[in-house]
This record gives sequence, structure tokens and C-alpha cells, in this order.
Amino acid sequence: MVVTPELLSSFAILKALPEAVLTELAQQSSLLKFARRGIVLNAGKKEEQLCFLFEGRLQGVDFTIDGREVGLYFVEPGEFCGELGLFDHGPQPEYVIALTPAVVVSVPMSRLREIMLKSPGVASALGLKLAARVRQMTFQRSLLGLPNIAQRVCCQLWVLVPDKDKAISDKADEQKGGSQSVTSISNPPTHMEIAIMLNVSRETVTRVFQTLQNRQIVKRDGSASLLVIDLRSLKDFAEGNKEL
Amino acid sequence: MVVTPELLSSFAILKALPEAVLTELAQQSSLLKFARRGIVLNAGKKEEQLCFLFEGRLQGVDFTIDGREVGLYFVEPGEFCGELGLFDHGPQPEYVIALTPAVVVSVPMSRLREIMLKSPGVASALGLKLAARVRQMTFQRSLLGLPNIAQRVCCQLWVLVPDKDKAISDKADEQKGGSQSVTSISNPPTHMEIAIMLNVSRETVTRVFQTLQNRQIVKRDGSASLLVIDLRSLKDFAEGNKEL
DNA sequence: ACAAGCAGGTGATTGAAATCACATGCCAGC
DNA sequence: GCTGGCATGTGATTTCAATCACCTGCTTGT
Repeated sequence: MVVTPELLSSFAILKALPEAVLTELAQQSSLLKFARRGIVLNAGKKEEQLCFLFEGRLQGVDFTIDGREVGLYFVEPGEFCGELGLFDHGPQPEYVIALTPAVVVSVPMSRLREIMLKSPGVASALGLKLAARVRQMTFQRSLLGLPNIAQRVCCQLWVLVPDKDKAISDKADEQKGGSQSVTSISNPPTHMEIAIMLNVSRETVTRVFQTLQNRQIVKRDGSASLLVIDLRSLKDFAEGNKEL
Repeated sequence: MVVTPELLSSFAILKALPEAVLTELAQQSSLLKFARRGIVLNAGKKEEQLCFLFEGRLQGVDFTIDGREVGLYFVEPGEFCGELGLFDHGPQPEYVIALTPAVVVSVPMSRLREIMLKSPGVASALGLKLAARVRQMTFQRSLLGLPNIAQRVCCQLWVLVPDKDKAISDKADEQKGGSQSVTSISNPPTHMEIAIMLNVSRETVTRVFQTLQNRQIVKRDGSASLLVIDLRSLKDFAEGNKEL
């Protein structure tokens, strides 16, 4: 599939690159479509590409020695994955799978590595990305330390709330009467996919969702969207101010 | 305390720097000594230094929202920590504490950032380090997925075995009679410190150690050293080939 | 020398989540 | 529009590690 320079420049990290470079990079890139559960990047293999997500949601997953699935992170549109090899030439450490049908731009790693060396802006942006990854993993690790499992699920849900709507819940805080700032999470992960992120069983996630739905905090809206009706309460549960 | 350029060049990442740069950097660095439980880096704070560990053992720790301690990684002599801010100018995300009395070289981050920009070798080495950190965290996360807790503890112990001795256990595999390749872990973490790395209780770690000691797989050797008598078995337990 | 304070050791009890075993329900592809 | 398969919902049961409540014994500092 054809990749246009415009498509590439829609990703923040590539935006600043000169037109000519983008055009060349676009020629070497390809547009890939994945079905739900499709394998975007293979663990163990020396993947020679970075994957820029245009549409859908991806998940980084690993497996324990005994074959249990472990969820590491989600990839949202506009983000990318598979960049670790840029830095250490090592193999891709974890699988990346498509949670929803996904459209991905595959960009060759070798070419990107050259660009990184020449353009300090891109290099530092990639360093930034890696640092963000470490911070995200540190946060995720701290989630696993929470003894209260409902809280864990609420924290994870909170992470999935779009950034722009997180602020709104603060506003609701100020005008402290109505906490009715509704938002939605599109293409929400399944209960199972959340479960492996949090080291809990699928049934446990289902039961927490049941409680949240009964209390009118979230509401299913087809399979492609989850409404968060009461952001304020969700945040309170996530922060442990209230107990489910 | 005075830091010599020679001391700095004992750290792999700085080794390649020109004499003059090392000398200048040494002048701006300081040698710090920490008592056991001393705080080397503060979470949340914008730490403006990297810490190179000369002697002892450090641990990166975080806290959950509800105040529970979470272990993230260990720092061994020759390694360093606190480098995240180099990349994103953000605050130190986790605490780093001394598990044993420790000697640390504190190097100013600003100066190191300049060096990083000028010297591609250092920049790529730092990128490498960050990548290694991501790989380590991914591995640690997969440990937490293990349903068998004894296995988790054995995996963590295995990680603490010096690299040079890990190979030896393969040799014992070949000459498959005696699996008596003894090694030792110096300044081993306490049961509590291991417990927070693995999301288990201190008592659980103690009980696993009891079993390992009864089976002559490990042996306490004062408080500054832990003998691993049967590396082969430890590895088997870690990999789930044998059950405790 | 002594005491204090940790690290480690251990049994009893408890409790919460995993597991099991289904039922239901939804959606996609034929 | 039917059907198969996956996602979700739910009760009953089990299990196993957390917790609690101690004890012992270092080693460290005064």
C-alpha cells in the first residue's frame, strides 16, 4: 500500500523532518492492515521496522516462562512501537498485537536509524519516547502493587480515559455539585486484555465492571465504545479516596 | 570528597572520554557515602545528578497510591542510575536507596547532558542503557505473572547470580554427574527487599528460602554473602523444570 | 556490656481472588 | 437469518498466600 509523506508527517515525531526526507521515507514504508488479534511485531525476532499506529489499538504482550500472557502497554493512534532495537540493535522483546482491526505504517528501522543520527531533533524525540516508556512501565508496576483489586482496575480504566477529558473531572471538582462529565473510551480493551495488564483473572475484571455499571459510573455502548458517565467517581476509586 | 578522573574512567560508559573531559568532570563530581537505607535519589524531585555506584548495592523503589513499597530494580557496582532526566528533563520517577553501605560518585546531569550532545559514543551508550532498562523491566514484569511463587523467588535469585557463574551451570549440565558449581551472591538483598520486587510477603520469601536451604541449594554465609551451592537446581526451579 | 532494633523464622487463621463450570448474549461471516 | 465463536456474566468451591502474632538471634551503636 502506498504511504504518502503527509501521512508520515501526521506523526509528531516525524513532523519536523524536511519534505525530501519524508518523501523518501514514505517510499520505503508500507501501510499494513491487521485484523483483530493480528501479530504486528514478533517477540524474539529481530524486527527491522517501527510501527506507527494510524487507527485502532495495539497491545504489547509478553509471556511468562510457563506460558501465561502478560500485558505490558497499550498503543494508541499517533503513537508507535518497536523502537527498542533502534538503540541497542537487539531483538524485539515483546509481542505487539492488534486489539482491534488496525492500520499501521511500517517504517524501516535502518533508515530511521540513519535519520536519527543526522537529525538531533529526532534522536532526542526518540530518547524522550523511551524515557516515557520507562515512566509508563514504572507506573504500571506500581499498579500491580495495589492490594485492592478494584482500585487496580479503576486505575487502568483511568489511564484509558482520553487526556483531554481527565482535566474536565477537575473542573467538576470545582463546581462541586454535578460530577456529570461524560466521556468515552473508544475501542476499549476486552476484560481479558485488561486482566493480563493487571495480573488478575478475567472474571475479576468482569465483576468490577459489573459493580461500576450498577453504580452508573460506566456504561457499555456497543463493543467499540465504553461510556464513562461519572469521571469524578472513577478517579476517586482509582486514587483510593472511595472504596468500591 | 575528591573524585579522580581514574575513578570515573572505571565506569564503562565514561571510559572512552578524553582525559581532559574526565578531569573536568571529576572536579564537578563528588564522592558520596551512604549508610544502609540511605536515600540516594529522591522520587518526584528534579534530581540534577547521575549516580555511579562504586561499592555496595542500590535498589530502585516506588510506592503505590496507598503507600505500599514496590521494588523496581537493583543497581550493582559499575552501574549507574538517575539517567532518565537526561532524556526528558523530567523528575526522578522512583526512589533509589542504599541496600548496603554504599559508595557513589555523583556526577552533575547538566554537564553530562552537554557531553552526551557532543559525543555520539556517550549518547548511544546512554541510549543502550535506557533500552537495557526497558528490557529489564519487561522481564521483571513477566516474573510477576508467574503463578508459582517459589518459582518467582528462584528467578529473582537467579538474576542476582553473577553473570560469569551462570554459564558454569551449563557446563555442569554437560558433565551431568556433579552439579556442584558453587557461587556466591555478595550483599544479598534482605527477604523484605526481595519480597517487594516480587509482590509477595516477607514471610513467603522466608519460607521459600527455608526450603532452598533444607535442600542444600543455598546456604547463608554471614549477612554479607549468600552461597548458591546447587546452581543447576536453582536454575531448574527458576525455569519451572522442577517444582519446589 | 548492654540494649535496641532489625532480620529472619514459624504456626494458625483468614480471606479474597483464582478456578471451575456453566449460562447468556452478541456479532460476523456465510 | 443462522450459526459458531468469542466476550461477558455469575454462582460455588477451593486454594494458597497474606496476615497476625509471636519468637529467636544478630549486629550495632553507645
